[in-house]
Amino acid sequence: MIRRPDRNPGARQGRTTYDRDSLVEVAVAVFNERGYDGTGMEELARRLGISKSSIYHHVSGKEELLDLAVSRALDALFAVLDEPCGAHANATARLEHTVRRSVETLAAELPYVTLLLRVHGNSEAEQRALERRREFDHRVAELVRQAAAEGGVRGDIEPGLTSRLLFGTVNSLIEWYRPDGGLSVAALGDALTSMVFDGLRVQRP
Amino acid sequence: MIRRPDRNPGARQGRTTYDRDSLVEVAVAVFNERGYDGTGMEELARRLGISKSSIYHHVSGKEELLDLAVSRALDALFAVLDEPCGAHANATARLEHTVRRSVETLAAELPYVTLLLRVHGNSEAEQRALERRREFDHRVAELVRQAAAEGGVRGDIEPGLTSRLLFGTVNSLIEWYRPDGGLSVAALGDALTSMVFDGLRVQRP
DNA sequence: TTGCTGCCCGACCGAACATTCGGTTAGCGT
DNA sequence: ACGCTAACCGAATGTTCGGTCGGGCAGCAA
Repeated sequence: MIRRPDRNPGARQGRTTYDRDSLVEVAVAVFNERGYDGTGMEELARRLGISKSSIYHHVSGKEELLDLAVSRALDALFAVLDEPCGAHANATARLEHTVRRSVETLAAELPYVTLLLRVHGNSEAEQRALERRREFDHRVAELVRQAAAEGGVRGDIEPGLTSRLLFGTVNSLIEWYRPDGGLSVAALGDALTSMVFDGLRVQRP
Repeated sequence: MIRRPDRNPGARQGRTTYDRDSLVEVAVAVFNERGYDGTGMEELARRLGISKSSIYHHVSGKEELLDLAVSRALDALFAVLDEPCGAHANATARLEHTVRRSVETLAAELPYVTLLLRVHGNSEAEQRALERRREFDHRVAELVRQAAAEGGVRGDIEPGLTSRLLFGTVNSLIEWYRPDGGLSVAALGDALTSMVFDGLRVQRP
């Protein structure tokens, strides 16, 4: 429940107000707890500490809340793909970089990415989100294909299958990872990257 | 739209009826498309080809449909844990067996497991399902702990983390795998097991 | 003081929700 | 031919949904 402080410099129990971002932040938390469809505007208002109608002062409706949230997640994920990572890096290094940075982004934007990955496509906003997700997947699959072609990752598993398993593992983090727990993002990235690239079996000397 | 054939052995175009199982089968398909909370009983009735009120002849309500579905998934998953797999098998072999059989079960009961993994806990039935899921996770984590202790899998990744990454990968299959596609369950199990145990990097000789 | 703007509220609306009810139909055993 | 029952239906139940409306109140500029 993040709010801006009361504008009134006089002390006493301040009145608090929301801006769009802080409102979306709370909304996303509730959506992730009860599901988007399972959350009513009344429940949302209760958790925000304001009335239902006040929500409509900040956003046009429930669907815009969803749109703002998933767009934020998608923007962050696509930014990873567009990151430069060394001028003469091969595809395999770029893939490893993408996996690690995706884990970091997922952790940094955890509630927003969580909501994104649970979208069903019941409304226009949701279908647009699904479209962008597919675009992201295609670009990752292309990267895996290149890495396999240059011999950096195994070729006996079909590249399309590899990328699905790979990002299935990354995306599954939303089901349990909490940044405020004992596990740092760096350690998580190390463990995941190490498992998918080197395997769980005891390493040969 | 699966129905039982007309009970009348006579030729004429039979009347068709649902039993609980075939009704749940259709319901689960719709729930997975639109989400449980996003699906109305009217939409459900339309897809079943019967009226809304007729649904209540077979089940007590929407929640029982969910309960029947997720219970089926959970029963199948727990059955894997209870499978005997060789009298003198070590924990590592048992873990690999569990992973592979879980993939097979997930594929065999795909719609039911999909619904299970998307449960939020908004109702009593859902909370019971979440409880049983946690129990399943605990038993898998214990297996990983044993495998690490006997030196079968790497000890430099914490066993609790390993089991989460491992079954995160398995569970993420529901997001894209379709048994009627080109990829057989056996090939999928091979690829997944190979990735998580041996890694994606090109194998050393 | 007045008027303006940003933020908020209670009361309310039509639509959609899950569920119920009284009654109808189809097909089996007799 | 008859009666029984599983399976079904249309219409209506009360409830909850997302969203609207007119107005209240605080802070600020004039």
